[in-house]
Amino acid sequence: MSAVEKQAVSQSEGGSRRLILDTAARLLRSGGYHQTTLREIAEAVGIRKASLYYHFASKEEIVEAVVNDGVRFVHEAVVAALAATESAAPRKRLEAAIGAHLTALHGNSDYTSASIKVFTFGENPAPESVRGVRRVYEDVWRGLIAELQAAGTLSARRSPDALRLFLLGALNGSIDWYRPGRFDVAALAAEFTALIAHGEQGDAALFDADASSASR
Amino acid sequence: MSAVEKQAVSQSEGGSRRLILDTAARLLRSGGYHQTTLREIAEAVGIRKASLYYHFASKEEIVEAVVNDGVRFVHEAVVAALAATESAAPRKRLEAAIGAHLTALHGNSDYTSASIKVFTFGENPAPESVRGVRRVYEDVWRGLIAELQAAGTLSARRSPDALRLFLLGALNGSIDWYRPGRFDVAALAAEFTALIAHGEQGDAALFDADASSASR
DNA sequence: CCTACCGATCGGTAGG
DNA sequence: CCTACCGATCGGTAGG
Repeated sequence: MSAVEKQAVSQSEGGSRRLILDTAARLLRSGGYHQTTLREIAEAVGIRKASLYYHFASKEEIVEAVVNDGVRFVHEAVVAALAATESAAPRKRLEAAIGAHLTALHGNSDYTSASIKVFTFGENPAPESVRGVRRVYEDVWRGLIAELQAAGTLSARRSPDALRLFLLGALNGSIDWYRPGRFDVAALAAEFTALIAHGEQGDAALFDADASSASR
Repeated sequence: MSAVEKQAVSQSEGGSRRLILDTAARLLRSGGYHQTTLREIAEAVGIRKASLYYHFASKEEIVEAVVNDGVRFVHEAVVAALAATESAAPRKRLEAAIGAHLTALHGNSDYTSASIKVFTFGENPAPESVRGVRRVYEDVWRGLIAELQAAGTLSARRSPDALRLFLLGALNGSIDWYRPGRFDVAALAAEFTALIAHGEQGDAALFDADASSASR
C-alpha cells in the first residue's frame, strides 16, 4: 500500500477528524477565532471546505472541540505532574504544576495555546461545555492552592481566588511573550514558583541554575 | 450654551475624531479586532461607514490610534500614581502603581482594555508605533522593579524580566475575569501587592479590609 | 468527500 | 460628510 493510499485509508477511517482538529488548533493558536477561516483549515488539510461539514456541523463545533481538548490536555498534564510529585515537598509540587502548565502551553501541542487564545479573546460567551471543562481544570488549582496554603508554602492570609486568578493569569499571559530560547520552561517555572512561594532560603541551589538562564 | 449644543459644536468642530475613537475603543474592548467592523463603529457614531474615511485612512489606523491611546492612558495613570507616592514606602508605591494599572483597565475608559484585547490577541505583528509606545510604558515598570528590588521590597534574587512579565501578565489577565462587585480594584491591588512583595507582617491592617471584600 | 452555488458582509473607493 | 458601488471573502447548503 502506497503512502497516498495509506493516507486515503486513514482519512476514510476517521483519522481525518483528528487531522482537521490538529490543523485547526495550529491555525487558531496563531490567528484566533475570526482570523482562522474554514477555507484555510480545509486547504491545509488537503480537502475542500465543504467537506469539513461531513465531519463537523459548523465552525463553532470545530473550535469548541479544539478548545476543550486544549483544556483537557493541560489538565491531564498538571494532574500527572502532581501525581508524580505526590510525596515531594509542597513547593516542588507547585513548581511541577506550574512547569506542566507552561509545557502544555509552549510544548509541541497547539491545543492549549489555541484554547487560551480563543477563550481569552472570547467575544461570544463561551459555550457551556467549554466553561464546564475549564472549571474542572480550575478545580485542580483550587485544591492545590488550598493544600499549599495549609502547608504554609503559600500565605494563608491571601485570598485563594486572588492567588489562583493571579497565577493562572500570569501563566497564560506567557503566550504573548514566551519564545523558546529566551527562557526555558523549567527555569521559568522555578522563577515563578519562587515569586509566589514562601521559604525563599530553600531555593539557593535552584537560583544558581535559574537566574542565569532566565535572564539571558 | 446647553450641553447638547456644546456636544453638537464639539462634534462639528472635529470632536468627531474623538467620538469615533471612543466608540471604536468600546467596541474593540468587547469584540476585538475582527469582530469590530467599520459599519458598527459608523452606526454607533451616527454617520455612514464611508465617512470614517474622511477622518482615517483605514481600519488599521483607527485601531492603532485606540491602542496607542490606551497604552498612553495607563502609562500616565501609573506615572501619576508614582509621583503621588514619591516619598512613601516602596511597598506603597508598588501598590499604587498596581492600583493605577487596574483602574485604567477597569475604570470608565475603554481604551486600555481595548488595547490589551487587541494587542494580546495580536494576529498580525503589532505596528512599530504600538510596540514603541508599549515599550515606553514597560520601562516605567522596569524602573519601578529595579527600585523595589534595591529596596528589598521585591527579591533581588528574582529575574527582573520574569517579575515584570509575571506581574503585568497577571494584571492584564484580569480583563478576563474582573467584574466590578466581585472584587474592588483597591482591594485587588492590595492582594496582588501582598502576593509578590516582601514584609508581609506589615500588612495586617490591610488584610482585615482586603480578604473580606476580595473573597466575597 | 466533491462540485457548484448562495446570501451576507467585509474593508475600501469613486465622485461629489 | 453623503450616495452608490465594488471585488473579495465569509460560513454554510444542495445535491450528489
